[in-house]
Amino acid sequence: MDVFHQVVVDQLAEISGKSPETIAPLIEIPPQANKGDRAVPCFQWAKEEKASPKVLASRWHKMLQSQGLPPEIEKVEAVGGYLNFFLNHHFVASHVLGEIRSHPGSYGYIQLENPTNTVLEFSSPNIAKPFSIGHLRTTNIGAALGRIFEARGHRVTRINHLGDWGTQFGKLISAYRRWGNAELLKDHPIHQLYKLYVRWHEEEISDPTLIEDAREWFSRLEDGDEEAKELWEWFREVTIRELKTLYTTLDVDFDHYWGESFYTGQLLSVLQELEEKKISKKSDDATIVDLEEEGLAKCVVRKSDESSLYMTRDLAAAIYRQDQFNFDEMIYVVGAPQRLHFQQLFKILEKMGHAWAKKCEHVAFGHMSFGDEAMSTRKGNIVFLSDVLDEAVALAQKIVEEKNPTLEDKETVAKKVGLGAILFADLSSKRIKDVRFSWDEILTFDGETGPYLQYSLVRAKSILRRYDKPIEPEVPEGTLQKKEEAALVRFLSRFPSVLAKAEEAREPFLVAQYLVGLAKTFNKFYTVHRILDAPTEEDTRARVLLVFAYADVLDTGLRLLGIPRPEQM
RNA sequence: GCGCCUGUAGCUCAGCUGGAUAGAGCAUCGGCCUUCUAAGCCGAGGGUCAGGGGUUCGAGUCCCUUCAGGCGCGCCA
Repeated sequence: MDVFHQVVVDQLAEISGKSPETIAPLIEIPPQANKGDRAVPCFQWAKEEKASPKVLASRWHKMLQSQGLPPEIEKVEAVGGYLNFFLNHHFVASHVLGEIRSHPGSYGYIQLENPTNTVLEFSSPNIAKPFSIGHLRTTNIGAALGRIFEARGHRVTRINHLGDWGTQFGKLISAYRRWGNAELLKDHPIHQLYKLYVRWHEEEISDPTLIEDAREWFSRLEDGDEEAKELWEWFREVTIRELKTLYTTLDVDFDHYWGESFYTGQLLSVLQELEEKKISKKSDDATIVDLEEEGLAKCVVRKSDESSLYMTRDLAAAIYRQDQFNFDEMIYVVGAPQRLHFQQLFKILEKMGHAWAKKCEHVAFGHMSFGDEAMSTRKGNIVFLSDVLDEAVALAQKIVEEKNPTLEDKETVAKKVGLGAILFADLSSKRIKDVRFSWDEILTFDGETGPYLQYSLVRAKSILRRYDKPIEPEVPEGTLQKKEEAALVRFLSRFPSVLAKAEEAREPFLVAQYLVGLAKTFNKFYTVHRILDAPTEEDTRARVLLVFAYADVLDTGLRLLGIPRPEQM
C-alpha cells in the first residue's frame, strides 16, 4: 500500500469506524480523472449499516467535511455509492518526483531482508536447430521476468535447460551418417544440421526403419558409444557458439547452461527411487508412472530399450537444483502445450516425498503459428529469428534515413529500434495468447510499439540534454497544477504497484502496457506545454524535474523488458 | 472420447481479481509542424463483450450449458 492509499484509508477509518484492514483492499483508482485520485465503493457496507451505498457515501462525506481535511487531501466528493478523494497536487508531485529523483534507475524497486531465492528456467532451445521466432517468447518473457523479480527483491538463478539430449540426437546422427558431409557442415553448421533434420523427417514417412535407426543411435549415445558421442559433442559445440552470439544481441545471460545432458549421471538413481517407492511400474517393457487417479494420465519415465525421456531428465534436474540452490520457488517458462507434462512432473516429485514440489511453477505461454500451421522444426515450417531481426533492422535503417538523415551513427540506432520493435511486439499481450506470426504486424513502428516508446524517451532525453542546470528534487509551490502535468505525475506514481502486479502475475506485459500508457500521457503533456521556455522559471524547474522522472521511469521499464534505449533517433 | 486454453470494434489486443458511461492501437475519414524530434498530437465513425440460462444491490469478469477455434492425452521434446 502506497502513501496515497494510506492517507485515504486513515481518513475513512477514523470517521467510519471501519478497520483500516477492511478498507484498504477496496480502494480503487477511478476510471476517469474527474472522479478523483482514489475512490472507495460503499456498496459492501450497505447491509451492516442498514443504509444504501449512496446514503452512506454522503453521510461519510459530510463527516469528513465537518472534521476538516488533512493538507494531503484537496477535496472529497460523494458520487452515487462512491466516495471520491482528490489528493493535493503539490503533495503528490513532491512525493513521487522527489522519490524518483533520489532513486534514479530504481524507483519502485524493493529490497528484502531475506531475498526470495528464485530459480528461473527459460529459453532452453534445442541444439542443432535454428533459433526460430517462436523460441523468442520463452527467452524474452523469461529474461524480463528475471529482471522484474530482481527489482522486486528476488535473487534469481537463470538456467538454460538446453535440449541437448534425447531421441532427436539419434535422428541427427542417423541423418548425418546417411546424407551428411563434414565439408558442408563447416560453414553453416546449424543450417546444415537443420536441413538434415528436416530431410530425416521427410524420408521417415516412406522409410519406417529410420525411427528404429534413430532410437538405436540415441540408445548407443546413452551407453557411451564413441562415434555417437563424438558427433553429439560436435553438434552441441557449434550450436552453443552460435547461440551465445544471439544472446549477446538480446542482452540475456544465464548463470548455467545445464542442458538435459547435464543430468545423465543422475537418471539411474531417480529411476531406482521411483521403483523402490513403488511409484513406477513396468508396462509393455517400458517403465511408467500411472497418474490416472490424479486425473493426469500415464507417463513413461523409461523406454523399453532402457533409454531416458524428457520426463526422466526433468525429474533429475528438479532434484539436482533443489539440492544445489534450496530454492523458494522454481519457475519454468515453457510453452502452454507442455502443461500436462509439468503437472505430471510436479505430481511425481510430490509422490517422491519432495514437499518443495509445490514451490515449482509452470509459467506457460501461447504458441506461435505461421500461416495456417503451427511452426514445426520438423516440417521446416519456421521463421528464423535472425531473419526477423535482419528485416526489422533494415526497415528501421530505412526509416531513420527518411526521418532523421543527419543523425550520427544511424546503424546503431537502427539496430536498437529494430530489436526494440520485435521484442516489444512479443511482450505486448498476455503471455497465454497464441500468436500468429505476421511480417506486417511485427514490422510495425507506429502506434503502441517499441519504437513509439523509444521515440517518446528520446524526446524527453533531448530536453534534458538542453537543460544546463542541475535538476532539483523539489517541486516549487504552485507548479504542476495543469491537467496534463498532474496526469503524468499520477501515472508515474503507479509504477511501483505495476511492478508488484507483474511479479505476482508473472506477466511482463503488464509493464509493457503501463509504459505505453505512460508514454501517451507524456506525449500529450509534451504537445500541450512548453518545458524549457515555460511561463515562469518555477514552471520550467518543475517541468524539467517531471521530464526527468518520466525519462527515468520509462528507461527503467524498458530496461526491465530488455528493450534497447537509444539516446536519439 | 477426456482434459486444458482462447472467444470483447473490420484486424490485433486491454479491461486493475464483481463496481461508475466497455477502452487502446492498426485500418478508414477529417484536422495540427516559422517554437524543446510529426516514429508525435487532436477529432469522427465503428460493440447482441460467441449464444443461452443462473448467482446478487451490481456480471465482459463468478457458476452451469451450447457453439467455434487452438493445444494436449505411453515409449518426441
